Amino acid sequence: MTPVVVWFRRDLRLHDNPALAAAAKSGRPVVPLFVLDEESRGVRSLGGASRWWLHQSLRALAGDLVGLGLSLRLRRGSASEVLPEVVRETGAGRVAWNRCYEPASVARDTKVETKLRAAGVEVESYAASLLMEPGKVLTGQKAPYKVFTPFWKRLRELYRMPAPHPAPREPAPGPAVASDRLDDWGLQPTAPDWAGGLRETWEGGEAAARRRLADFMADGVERYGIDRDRPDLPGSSRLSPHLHWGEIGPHQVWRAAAPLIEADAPGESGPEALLRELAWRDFSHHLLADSPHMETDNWRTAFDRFPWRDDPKALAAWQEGRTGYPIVDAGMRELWHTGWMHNRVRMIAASFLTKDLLVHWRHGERWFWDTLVDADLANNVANWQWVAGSGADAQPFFRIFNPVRQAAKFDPAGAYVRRWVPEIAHLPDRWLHQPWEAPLNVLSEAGIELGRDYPPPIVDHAAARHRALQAYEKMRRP
DNA sequence: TTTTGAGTTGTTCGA
DNA sequence: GTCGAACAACTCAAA
Repeated sequence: MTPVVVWFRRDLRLHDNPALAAAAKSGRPVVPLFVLDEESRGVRSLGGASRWWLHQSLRALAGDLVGLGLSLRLRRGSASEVLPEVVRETGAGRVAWNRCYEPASVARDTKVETKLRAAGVEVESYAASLLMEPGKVLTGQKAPYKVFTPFWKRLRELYRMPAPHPAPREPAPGPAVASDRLDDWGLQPTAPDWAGGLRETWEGGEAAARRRLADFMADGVERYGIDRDRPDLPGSSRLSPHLHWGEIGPHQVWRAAAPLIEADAPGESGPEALLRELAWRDFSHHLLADSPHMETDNWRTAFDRFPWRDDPKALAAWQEGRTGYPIVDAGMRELWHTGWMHNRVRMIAASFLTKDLLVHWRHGERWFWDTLVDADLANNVANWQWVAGSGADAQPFFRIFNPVRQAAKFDPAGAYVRRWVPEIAHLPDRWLHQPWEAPLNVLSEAGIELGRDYPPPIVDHAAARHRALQAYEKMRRP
């Protein structure tokens, strides 16, 4: 029997990996392959934090495959060139992969498939990365949902938990064709090495992902409904980067969480809230698949008239965490240091950029893309557009987050701000989230001079809110 | 086709 | 401090 190439992409795991399971079951010799494709048209280059994560994840995957007697092959280049090459070199008669759903990935995969089939190679693809594939959750009018709640209701009705695929046992190894060395890909930063904070915070790879899920199910998910909004508490699942790279799949999370839901418990339980967040991930992917233009353009075209401001200095202050609003700065610094930001704070920071500063959501989206370890195209653009008001199911524009009120509500004792903005840590709680309001003697007792140790606010929120509402009005009635 | 109810995550104001 | 209403209209999804 000819070998089968298993093309890994966003499914860097051995468990519950249908393409790998099917390849192993076929009895053919297996050639596991990863292609670093930065050439296919429309496929975005990875951000810095994503590249770092990918390095860890591939190293882990390669190690796990060695345990099965397989050797992960690494190649670089356009997938539609590389796949046929590897097929020729190995003499493979079949290629298997799990499907991706971003529009540019779909186009690339179609091209690869066409080329392989033309060369007489079988192609098998599988669903593995979403709960439901785009196009499978539709309204009564057979149209994709544009509002989350009915989408979620329908998904719950339609979803059938698939039987898990165990990790394969001793598949036959395929021929050892040439492979790049992972270290030569330069995915990790060297000069300067800015990844110290990432290394302290994260461990990539399937084993770490499985541990994270198990730990969270044992301790955390019960309080998830309440604590996930609190950046000062460890309430988040922190599964997002693992899910992005498929070190763990959404069905595995569902299988773990669904049995913990108590049927007659009042309100939404922690496990239920987790499934709902998983469904948001699906919703974003379905939206992007249906509206490919939303990667760069407003989903609501009315926002094409919105009077965004071009303000590189404000953008830089936001990126560097020196807006003078402690909760915003804490978030931006957490992001820079760890490659991750608490979801509540993402909303606050995004609202601040788009509404207080009136900077186009695209700039924020690009910054997150580069700095987040969980950077995911569909989630990133859908959530930025949601906050900006230009997206599906967006909040009414007049819902403008007040960074002081949000901070008081979700970081009540200031532990989060004190951790990430240590220069103001000695301020009493009352002034911590609004140091510009503190009396001079309070500031000096805390060892702070505004403008020297910590910036004054770059905009006055009340005035900025008013300006944003006017801009919105201008868009609606030009 | 028309109608109806509802829409992740908020803020401000005035009683 | 706490509560409810207003904020503005529009679009979506299902009956």
